Amino acid sequence: MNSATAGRARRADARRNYEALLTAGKSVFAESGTEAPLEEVARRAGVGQGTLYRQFPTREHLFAAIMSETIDLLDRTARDLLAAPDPWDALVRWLRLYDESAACYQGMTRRVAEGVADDASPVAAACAPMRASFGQLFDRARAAGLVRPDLTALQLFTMISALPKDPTSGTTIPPYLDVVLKGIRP
Amino acid sequence: MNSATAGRARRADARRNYEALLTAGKSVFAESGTEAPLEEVARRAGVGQGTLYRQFPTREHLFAAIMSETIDLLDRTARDLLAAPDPWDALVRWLRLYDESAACYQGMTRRVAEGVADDASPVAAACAPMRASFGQLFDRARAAGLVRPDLTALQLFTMISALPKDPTSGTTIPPYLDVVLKGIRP
DNA sequence: AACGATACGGACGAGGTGTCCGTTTCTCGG
DNA sequence: CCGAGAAACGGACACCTCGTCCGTATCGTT
Repeated sequence: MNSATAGRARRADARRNYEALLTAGKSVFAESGTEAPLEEVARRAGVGQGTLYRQFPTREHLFAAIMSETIDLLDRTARDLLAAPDPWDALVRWLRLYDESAACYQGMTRRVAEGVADDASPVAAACAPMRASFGQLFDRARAAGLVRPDLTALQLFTMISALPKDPTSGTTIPPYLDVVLKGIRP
Repeated sequence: MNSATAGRARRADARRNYEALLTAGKSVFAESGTEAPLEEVARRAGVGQGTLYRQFPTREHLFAAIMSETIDLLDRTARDLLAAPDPWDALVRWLRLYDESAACYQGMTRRVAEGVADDASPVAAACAPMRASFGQLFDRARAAGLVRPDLTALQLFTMISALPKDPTSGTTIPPYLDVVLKGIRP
């Protein structure tokens, strides 16, 4: 809803380069983490630096674009889980899925947590739907008295995002997640 | 136990500059966080870049030196608390003290957690005594059946270190700490 | 075909890290 | 006190990465 909103359609080469950069960004971020030099992204996409920065003014923009598919899946899953019978189980399932989704890009959850906390970040915009549906999932569990009442959805999300990851698997080390899940009960 | 181990005593100006850099480092890190440009540390200490990097080859070395007083205090406190009657209460007290100790340098706990995880880091060496005494404090509580048995002292330490901080106070947002403390019970 | 708009790409400036080496300063024996 | 020689200084420098700028090339349309 952003690229095509104003003006005409973009030129064909621009669209092609956008896709190439997205693909290159995914492979670079997957290999070297989300802090990898952006120059390598441009190189691998076969375009110049200028083109990279025109399509994605900052690293955050590129990151948000790369994550958008994952975010969409998490959003849809959260909405599906709202229909699940057990609110607690649904919440836990979603959190585990979120954790696993982050495995392929080292540093992803930290970046998501920071992005979500800053309204001006493109990541915050990309995450808005997911944040809303996770909020519902969380509120349902809390309203059922399954989660301590002084905790907010955003706080839980931030906390889970900040948990240290196992460098080999990319996911959170099991006891960490268990500790938080036990700790948020009232 | 390192500087004076081999060779003669260091020259007077070198010792003076070491102290000046330490003081400057504290003020810079306190003002601008532990990611602040090191050039500013040298400038504020009134020495050249070369001198800074000779005394502290990397940012980690400077950071470890700056933290050493705090680490010592935490180490001593942990050993004192071993004498406290309630193992759980002693553990909680120490963790809260650790959290508060980190308030003055933004980004400190994260850096400590990363340093402790890497044996080659000077931070790991600086933290070794504290880590050992905290380990005893933790093990005492766990042996008393007050902490889940599948958790290690290092894991808890890492987890607490990773919790997001309130930007204004510098300490962990209360519910986060409470969640973890509740979550680590068996 | 040709023109205007759009997009390209790489040179460039800024800001930071860490190194290198000619010069200065300290220390100590005479 | 003085004068070697070791120790330390400091800032220029090489390198990296980000993000910008602008002359040039390409696209799409008439």
